[in-house]
Amino acid sequence: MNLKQFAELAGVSTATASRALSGTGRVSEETTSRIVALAEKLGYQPNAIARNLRTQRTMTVGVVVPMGHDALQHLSDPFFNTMIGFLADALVEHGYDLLLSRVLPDDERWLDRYIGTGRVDGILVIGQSDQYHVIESMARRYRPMVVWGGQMPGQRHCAVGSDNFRGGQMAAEHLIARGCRLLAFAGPGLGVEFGERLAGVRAALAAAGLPPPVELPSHFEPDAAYRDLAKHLGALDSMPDGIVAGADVTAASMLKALAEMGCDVPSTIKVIGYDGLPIAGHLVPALTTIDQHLREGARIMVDLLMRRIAGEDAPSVRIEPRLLVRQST
Amino acid sequence: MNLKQFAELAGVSTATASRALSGTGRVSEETTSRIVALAEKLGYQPNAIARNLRTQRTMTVGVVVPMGHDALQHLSDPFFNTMIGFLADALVEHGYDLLLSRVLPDDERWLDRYIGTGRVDGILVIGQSDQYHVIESMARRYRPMVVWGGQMPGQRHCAVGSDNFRGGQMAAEHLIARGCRLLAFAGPGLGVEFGERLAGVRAALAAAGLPPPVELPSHFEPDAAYRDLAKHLGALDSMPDGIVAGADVTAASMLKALAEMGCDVPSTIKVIGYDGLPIAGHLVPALTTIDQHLREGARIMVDLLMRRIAGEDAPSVRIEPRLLVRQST
DNA sequence: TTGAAAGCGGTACCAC
DNA sequence: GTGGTACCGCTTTCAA
Repeated sequence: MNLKQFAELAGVSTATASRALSGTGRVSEETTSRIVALAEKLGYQPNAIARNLRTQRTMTVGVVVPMGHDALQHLSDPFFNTMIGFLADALVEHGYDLLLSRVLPDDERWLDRYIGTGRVDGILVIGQSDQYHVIESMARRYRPMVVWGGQMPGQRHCAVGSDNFRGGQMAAEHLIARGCRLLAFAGPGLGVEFGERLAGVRAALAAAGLPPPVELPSHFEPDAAYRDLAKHLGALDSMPDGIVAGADVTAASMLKALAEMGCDVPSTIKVIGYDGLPIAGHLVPALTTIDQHLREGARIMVDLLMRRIAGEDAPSVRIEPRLLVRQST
Repeated sequence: MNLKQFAELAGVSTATASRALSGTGRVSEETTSRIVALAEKLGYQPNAIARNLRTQRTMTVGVVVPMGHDALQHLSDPFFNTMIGFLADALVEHGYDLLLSRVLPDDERWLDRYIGTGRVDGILVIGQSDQYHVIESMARRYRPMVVWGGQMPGQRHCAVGSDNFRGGQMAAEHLIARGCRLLAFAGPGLGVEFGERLAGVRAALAAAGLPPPVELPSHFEPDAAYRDLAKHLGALDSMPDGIVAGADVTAASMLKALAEMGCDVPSTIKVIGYDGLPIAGHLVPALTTIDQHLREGARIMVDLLMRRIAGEDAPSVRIEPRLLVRQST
């Protein structure tokens, strides 16, 4: 049933029916309640697509995860999962739905292609990956976009994320304070964020007069990551006594690899993660980590996006990372 | 820019432009390539909303998670997360987008309200929760719907899920074979699935001539679950030597509670989970679990839904659960 | 092969 | 307060 038919049954014009149902405009109390009751009874609901077309609003926000084809990250990666869940929770509170798309950044225009079709009122991008420049150039033309990621000097796009350098620094400082003298950094090579974290680790070690960190490259894909780490660990000349993982997921693989090698955590070797995923507290030993406050971060992203959709000019927000000490250090 | 303006620039009618861009209908080679090239150059893309309205298709699938208000499950729950990720991966391969909504089943009509607005071509429901009858009655009128969950005798709606009774049975049998004599079942009280799993555990124990399982009620919310479990465990007269958790998430909380009580897993007490979340392999000790093959399940759900959207009548599929032995037993 | 025009199902302006 | 009607931007029949 469409509005025309419904209005006919109600004995009013489509205009009146529309106004009564959407609650906008001047319709008498009685007419309104009569029409609403009838709609309820008949199970009539206005078609959202038609409304979207007319109003030019979709009440939907796109969440896109740019996946560099090197990094085989699935949407099922725990970090994305968690983030998407938090974003959904926050968007729902604002009455928005979440359109989830995996986008393959095969050329420079993927973001244009995504936005151009007008299915969403705004977008949230999770992770800059290796698409920093694409996002940056999009930000020039497209306002309602908020990105989870770092802020570089002179950056144009609105980003929410922790101070990755500071976080890396905190992680290393904590391990040093716990008595570690030789650190390793385990993480995927790609991505601005990870580079910053590593730089923070370097800085802390230098400040303490200690040697630079051993780098253990790692995959995103859990099983591969685990194998990589085990292999690289085994090949080291001297075993580090502390490991900073670039992400909680990496730390989890690390814990597994260490357990199989018979290295006790934290007595023999200490491990600290990065992200603050809820699941990290469930690992045994519970993972010490740098908490990025993802739930709050998601809420902030959504708030900023709402303001940008409304036409305001919301600025980037930097989240202060926090050391969350648990049992793995 | 809209189609009319674009067509004007291209020097053709809107009809021709539309046909050339959508690849449907008869347009000469040259015209087509000329128009496509121009669109590329100008960055013109047809508006998806308008297309959806006209074609009555959205190329979007809704994923809804009915949340009984008793169970405070967030979309950020690891099980949902994981499932949503897998579904997204599968949908993307079919060219569909995923519209994520948290639905509060406050009355009997939530499903009608969701579907009635016509924003999606079909829906995937994750978990029957306590909404079995609502889903069942919807299935009578609405075909393109596939549900993750169990299959009861005489069930109308198309469901994909593991044989929960069999799974519970397998879990218990495994613990018994490992020498356990007093089992506990930890899980949220609600939900058909969990009841079935518990029944399976009961059956296995009875068949082995062992006493029925102690029941440890638990929350969905991780921290609360952990506290609950610790409390209930402490209050038991005699400690069980094996625990079947109704979900991997519950098992994770369990492992944590046990670690803090100083109970070694698996030597003192053995723990088996249910779901087969990828993250479960990262717990230490790595969690033995009943694998529901979620990734494959998601793929099957999507395949069935595609067939239903196409008008076919796809049947329910039961997934054979599999025992995945790791270190916690 | 191409173009003119009628919708898809609403919303919102304008007149009464 | 209510009704008539022009649009939102595209697809698709029908005619040329």
